[in-house]
Amino acid sequence: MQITDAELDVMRVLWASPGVSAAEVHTALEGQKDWSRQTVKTLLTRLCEKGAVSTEADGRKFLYTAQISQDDYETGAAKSFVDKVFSGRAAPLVAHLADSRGLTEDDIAELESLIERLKS
Amino acid sequence: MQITDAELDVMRVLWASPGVSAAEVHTALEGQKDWSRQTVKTLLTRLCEKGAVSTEADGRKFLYTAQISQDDYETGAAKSFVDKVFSGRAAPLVAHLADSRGLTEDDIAELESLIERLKS
DNA sequence: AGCCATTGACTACACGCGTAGACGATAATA
DNA sequence: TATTATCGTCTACGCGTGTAGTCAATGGCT
Repeated sequence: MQITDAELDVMRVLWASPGVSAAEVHTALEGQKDWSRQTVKTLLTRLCEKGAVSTEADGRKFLYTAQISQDDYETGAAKSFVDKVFSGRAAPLVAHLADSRGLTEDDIAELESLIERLKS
Repeated sequence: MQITDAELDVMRVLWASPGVSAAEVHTALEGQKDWSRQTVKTLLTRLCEKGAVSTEADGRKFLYTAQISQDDYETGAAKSFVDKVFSGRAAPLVAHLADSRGLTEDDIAELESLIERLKS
């Protein structure tokens, strides 16, 4: 049950505001994704089939809510990415990020305190 | 020009030993991937079309060599992954890795010295 | 009561990916 | 020289994904 790239954009809307209608998801993505209503609807339907989203009837429409938390999704995605590309080793990944996209001062500070926390 | 999961397994062989034949790639993957010769060949062909691999004739067969270095691939993959899932912020990613899959002592030590290096 | 707007359901379609068969050429071998 | 093994090329096929059209029902407005 993979959440694809397009579906992820929809999930982000649902994480930000649970219990929205398809139309609301569509407008929330306006200006960012040039998708038709139907495209959004299809993505929502597929997410429901995958169990990542649940629906609740509200009159003649449905309200959609994420069933997978953003945190769980991110954890899973991070894990499978590191497994796939870095054979499970996290350090090389951070090294690459550092080299390539220049972590900001803030990032580095954040990582530093994270490391402090991890050492205990 | 995305390198897909299956293609990545092939790339790994090419990174480990540049200039190998399709048959050698196939045998290198035996026991790990239960792929037919043709499957390996197809993946190699697609990687060539994508420009990720180059060929060099050797008698009647071809030797395949990665054109994209493992380092470049990893850098790109890390960057697009972080952009896609974490909006470009690296720190949350590391936090997730820390929480979910328990970084080893070694990982943490490695990250620590990495952070030290980054602070300069 | 009839028409328009909203919303869901069904259907579609091209392309990428994972997987591989069939065929043909060439080299090695008997 | 005739057979077999090796290797490349062409072709295929089902499924997932990105993207969307069409139709039908229902509700609001005139």
